[in-house]
Amino acid sequence: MADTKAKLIDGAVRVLAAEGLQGASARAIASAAGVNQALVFYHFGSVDRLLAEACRWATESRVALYRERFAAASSVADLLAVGRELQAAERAAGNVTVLAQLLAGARTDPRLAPAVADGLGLWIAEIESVLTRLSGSMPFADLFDVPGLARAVAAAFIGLELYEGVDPDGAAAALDALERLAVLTEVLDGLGPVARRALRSKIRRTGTR
Amino acid sequence: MADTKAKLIDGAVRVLAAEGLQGASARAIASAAGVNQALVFYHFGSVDRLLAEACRWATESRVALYRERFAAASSVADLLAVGRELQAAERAAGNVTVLAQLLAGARTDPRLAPAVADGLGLWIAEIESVLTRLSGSMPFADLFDVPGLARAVAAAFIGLELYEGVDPDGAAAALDALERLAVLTEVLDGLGPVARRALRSKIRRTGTR
DNA sequence: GTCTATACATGGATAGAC
DNA sequence: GTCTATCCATGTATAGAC
Repeated sequence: MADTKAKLIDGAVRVLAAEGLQGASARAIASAAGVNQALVFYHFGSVDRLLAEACRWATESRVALYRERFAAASSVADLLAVGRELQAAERAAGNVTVLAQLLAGARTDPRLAPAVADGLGLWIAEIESVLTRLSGSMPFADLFDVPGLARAVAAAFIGLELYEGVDPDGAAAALDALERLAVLTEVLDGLGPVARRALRSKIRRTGTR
Repeated sequence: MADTKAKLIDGAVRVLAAEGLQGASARAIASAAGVNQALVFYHFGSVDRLLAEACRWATESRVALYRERFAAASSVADLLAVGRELQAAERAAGNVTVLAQLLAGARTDPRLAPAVADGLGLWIAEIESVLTRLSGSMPFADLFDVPGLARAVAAAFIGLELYEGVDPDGAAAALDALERLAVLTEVLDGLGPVARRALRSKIRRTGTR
């Protein structure tokens, strides 16, 4: 990739993380990239399109970075631990913040929407493959609609990231609570055959609605 | 409340819902409210402060509207049903969207942050009281850190609202998946004494980490 | 490809008449 | 309290020299 284009994309990511969508002007981005403002339009045509590119790039590089960690997760607790690690790392690097900011902007900017949807899709695909693996070895797999859950997890994570911006302590408490709740899956996982049979019949009686 | 102030707050809410934070300029808001642009500054001093007021108002009126429905929920499935109903209603009225937009903006606008935190706090308090009630009648209440879970639920809901903007079908699938998962709590709730004892000892063995 | 300069629009905010 | 008019900063985007 051309040097200047890369610098601009990197600058866009950094500005989005630091100043949000509001501060992501062509001038601010070019300044962060250390290049001339006019080059934004020469290389990308508009600020929108630069932001869309930045979204794709930031997401791809970040997902790739965490792919092996996701692959190593062997329980829901592991998955939450990766999530926590990811969140801590992103507090500094802020690439999830980029996605959150663009997600909020995409609602009113149709040019941004497809790029953001793609970016989120990468995370969702990753989570989906972990959940598929995990639910395969679980006793009550029919309770888990993996594609839907993956979307719920991704959306929740974005929401938590935004929430952290206004209440860091609250966000930490939320993650703690989820981790504690995750013990439940381990419990179900390690259940003896008798209790398991009782649960299963109860599920059948309750139905899936 | 003075007529013009009310009109401006209402205009701000409508513009935020329709055009997002990006489109929420003094001129756009005043136009939506049918009043003169200069009145934004006369009554509120700045656009920021008007948005903060709008956040408080939109949240308070909306939370009040749903208070009785929350109070009527007697299971996790009920709570999710209220959430689904709320989401459908907000697709039209868009007051949760307002909160989501302002949450994204609050990251870089310190004047907005406290108002948004307060607004979210109202929802969290409501969810917290439902969860307290529900977990009281549940067999494994010690797995539920109610304040943390309430924050997680609120943040997740905001995330879903934003996600819906770029992928409505995906958001619907996510809600479906959560509803299906909620069957698990009903199952636990209606467990016989033998299975319950087995689960409880398993929890003790697994620990709360 | 990159720079300077600039046209042009939008938005925050204020002054001053009514 | 409300209006018109206006100032000034910022932002998008382009033209044209290098």
